[in-house]
Amino acid sequence: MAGTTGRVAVRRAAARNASGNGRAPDESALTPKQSDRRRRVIQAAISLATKGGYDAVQMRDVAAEAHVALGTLYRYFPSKDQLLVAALNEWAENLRDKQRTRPQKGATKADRVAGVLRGTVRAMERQPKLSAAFVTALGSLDAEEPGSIERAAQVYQTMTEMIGQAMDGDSLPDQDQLMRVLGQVWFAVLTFWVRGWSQGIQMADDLDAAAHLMIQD
Amino acid sequence: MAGTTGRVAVRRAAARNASGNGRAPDESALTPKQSDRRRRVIQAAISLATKGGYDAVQMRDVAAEAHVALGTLYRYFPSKDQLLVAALNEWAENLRDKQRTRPQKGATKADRVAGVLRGTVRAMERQPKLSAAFVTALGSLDAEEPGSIERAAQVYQTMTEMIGQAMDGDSLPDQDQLMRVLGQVWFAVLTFWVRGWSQGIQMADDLDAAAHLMIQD
DNA sequence: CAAAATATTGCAACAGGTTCTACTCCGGGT
DNA sequence: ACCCGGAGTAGAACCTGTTGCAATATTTTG
Repeated sequence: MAGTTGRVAVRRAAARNASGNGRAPDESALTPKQSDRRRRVIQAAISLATKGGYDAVQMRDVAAEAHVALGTLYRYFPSKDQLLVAALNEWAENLRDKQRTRPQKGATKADRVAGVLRGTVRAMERQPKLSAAFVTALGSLDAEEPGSIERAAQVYQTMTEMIGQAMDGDSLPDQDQLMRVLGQVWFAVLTFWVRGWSQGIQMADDLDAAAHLMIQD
Repeated sequence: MAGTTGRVAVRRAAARNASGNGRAPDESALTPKQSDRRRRVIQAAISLATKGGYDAVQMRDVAAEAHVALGTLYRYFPSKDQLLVAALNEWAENLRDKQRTRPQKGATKADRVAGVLRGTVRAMERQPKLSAAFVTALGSLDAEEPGSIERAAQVYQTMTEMIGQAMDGDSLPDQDQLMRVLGQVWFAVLTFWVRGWSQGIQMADDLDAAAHLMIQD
């Protein structure tokens, strides 16, 4: 990333989270104040990302804008990437709910699934900086970091639900693998776009192609 | 990434490369001494990555191990990610040449293409740390950074050549799109594996499925 | 309500990618 | 042989993600 200092390695594998225990406070319900703090933090991250992309989301700034101490920020989210992925998930759930309202119209399953996928990338094209931040974070999640896999799975799950809506409930053979590969294509298409390896125009085409080649009906 | 401090943002968009001009010395031929330095640097990066993965490739260490000053390292490669992607490309070219020697045997085009793809991931599974470093770097290239897109395109090109060998030269309709999507699936499969979102076992299956769904013959 | 347990805060400190500075060195042109 | 500019070098400095801590709030408990 230009104008970046790159990921940095640290060696500790032990002690996570400054404060006492080592897990995010999301286990069980958060108090109203807490869920409010959480909301503010995510909102701050989105706001900064919308304006300046991944690099503009600086943890100190997020904390300041959310009126929260840096340490608290890290208690809620163990890393910048997880914070952004949590934000992405909220964004995706939002989109999923909107799509529920106005279901895809296509004649075939493939058409409808392609429609859903196109819908997500169209929405992301409207906020390029924010989307780039989301994709960067998702693609940089540290597999070792506790919670990171679950967080990614959540996004994947949300996307699966969107596709599920377009499939009318009935499932195909190899449904799991199909879903996984569609998820991979979706992720890759976005990454290629964000990294400048393909044009925005190609995203819709590629997703269309993938959906129609993989779902024959 | 656990044990990481994440990418860091800087704001200058101007002045790249401490020393005088702003481009890598690869334009035109390098002097013998230079290409030797370049080789040493890439070798050091590979060696460190093989042992400890992405985080273990620390620029100061690479410089030291290659007997080169940090500034020189940055003159050759504008960022850690580009350095690793350059290394990945050498690795891929190597693999491509090996595959040229012993071509795929499958009966159908789809079989042979799937074979090539499986071959690459099998090779990568043998050096998990190194591969993870490669994939992380490739997926983190900064689109703004001069040269990054070309560097990625080079890797993609090498992969395309491998697939081309398996297709016997004749081309399918929509060949470009097909290649692009295959490249995307390949990248995504590796990313999912590196990030712990899918099991190594699934990689071969997913690539098989993708190749056979997308190439009908 | 007081004590104990948890959460937050504010800040300093660390780490490693990247940049900058001040030199030194080397090869080619004269 | 001498001069010049680009390439290299050593090392400090800068920047931002992440962690450590002591001092305060807030909540929970009894």
